Amino acid sequence: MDGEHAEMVRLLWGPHPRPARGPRPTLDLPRIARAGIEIADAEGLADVSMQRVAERLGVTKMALYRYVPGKAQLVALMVEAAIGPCPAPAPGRPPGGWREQLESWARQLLALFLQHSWVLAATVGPRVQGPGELSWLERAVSALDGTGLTGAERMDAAVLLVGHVRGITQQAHASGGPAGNPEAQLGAILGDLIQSHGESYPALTAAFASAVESDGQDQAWEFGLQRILDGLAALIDRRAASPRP
Amino acid sequence: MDGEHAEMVRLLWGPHPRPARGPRPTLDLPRIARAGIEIADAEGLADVSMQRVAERLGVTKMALYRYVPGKAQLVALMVEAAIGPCPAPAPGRPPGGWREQLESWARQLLALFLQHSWVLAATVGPRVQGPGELSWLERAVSALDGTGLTGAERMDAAVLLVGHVRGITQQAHASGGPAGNPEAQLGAILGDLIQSHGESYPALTAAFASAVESDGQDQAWEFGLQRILDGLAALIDRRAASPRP
DNA sequence: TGATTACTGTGTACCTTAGACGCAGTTGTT
DNA sequence: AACAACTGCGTCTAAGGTACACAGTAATCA
Repeated sequence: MDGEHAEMVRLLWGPHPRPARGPRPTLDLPRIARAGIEIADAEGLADVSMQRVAERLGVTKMALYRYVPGKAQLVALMVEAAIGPCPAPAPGRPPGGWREQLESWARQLLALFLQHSWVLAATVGPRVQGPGELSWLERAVSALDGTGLTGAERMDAAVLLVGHVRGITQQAHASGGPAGNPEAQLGAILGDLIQSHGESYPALTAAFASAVESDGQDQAWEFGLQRILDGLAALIDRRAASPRP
Repeated sequence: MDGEHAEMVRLLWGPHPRPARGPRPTLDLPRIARAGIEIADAEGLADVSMQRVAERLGVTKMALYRYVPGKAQLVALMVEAAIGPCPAPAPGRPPGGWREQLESWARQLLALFLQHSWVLAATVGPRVQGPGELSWLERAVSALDGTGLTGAERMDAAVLLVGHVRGITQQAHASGGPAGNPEAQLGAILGDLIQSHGESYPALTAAFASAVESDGQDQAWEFGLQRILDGLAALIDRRAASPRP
């Protein structure tokens, strides 16, 4: 029927039966994914090619096709392996309220995206999600259990947070992360453009001037995160005050 | 110094001096951008190649390089042309408070992203923004003038909203938009996966069951939008109650 | 044991795409 | 008329994804 997606599902969700006969496979899916991730982490997603991954594994590129039907599937495997399952909360510690749980969850997710910034580009557009990725969603939704939100609303809240994580990752990646790194020029270019066309962008000019004093990325992250959580809290409180039928 | 980005800036921000001598150019940047946009709208970003764009314009692909230094720059032009300048508010009507302004702004931006869903994929990673794109940011930031937020905070709020627009676009695009369209299978696949691994995803199972009754995309969009605006309102009110030095 | 069968990695194609380079023609300037 | 600056174009290279047929290997079965 679809074919395209079916391959993805089988690859990401298994099962992966060991071949009964024939030579032992030299590789396996986790090793392939790891090789791709190492290249992407070090040199970016654009430098991940069948060739480069195969080289790093000591085989020819065609050998990879014995394990992975195509490049799209390889990238999907990389994403799933890089994200991995959502870490369980420390069993000794009390879990805390929904707000602490979601906040910690979002921070962990952001750390992941910052560590593997190529994941952002690899997860645009329609695609099949893997079990690890879904486990992250599961934890976020379950953190909102008992808040009076509907199932759809809990899901929407999780999606909202993921959107913020992605937005900050994008921005951090664009302005060159911490400081003084090779991509920091983009921030400078933007500043120059705004300044040299200042009459068209008065609000931005003022905002930029004010922004140089604050911490940039960190501030944007915290600001958005707290605004989202505040907004959720407002709704949850309202619901608690006047429950619906 | 950078070269890469300088080309982008010159292309997006001008000036574009008419050549004094030689044959009349057959093409111009807006026409090229439009051709690319038409292909991307109809067949997706992946089908935009120098070849295809040139064909549609009735020239060979090498002719394009007389106008655009490379494919990256062509895509940047497409993005800038597709987004365009932020429409000015109707001059007769009163502008309304910050909340109405931002809400309307976000809706217009979402409509744009939904109309040209490839823009999402074309704007991941570090890149130079064009004047039109910045005008959108300008309007959002200026809508928050006089709210007591700092410049950095106004910018962060705009980024937060953009993140939500992008998140919803991504989701809408993935679950196949309205319904019954070719990509709607992905939603079905996800549902199947959650159901067949239900014991691992109890919260998602419940949330999905509840979600089928609501409107899906629309609901997620409205939910996130209102939560963000609520969160902003909470902060603005707090600031108004106890202004900082 | 030997034949069969299902697998392995590999070399050799082919196609598409981005881009470099040089040529011939066109047009305003000198 | 000669020149300089430009145009669009044909040719070429390199890289990437992928189809396919081949030779070798290991478990199964006659």
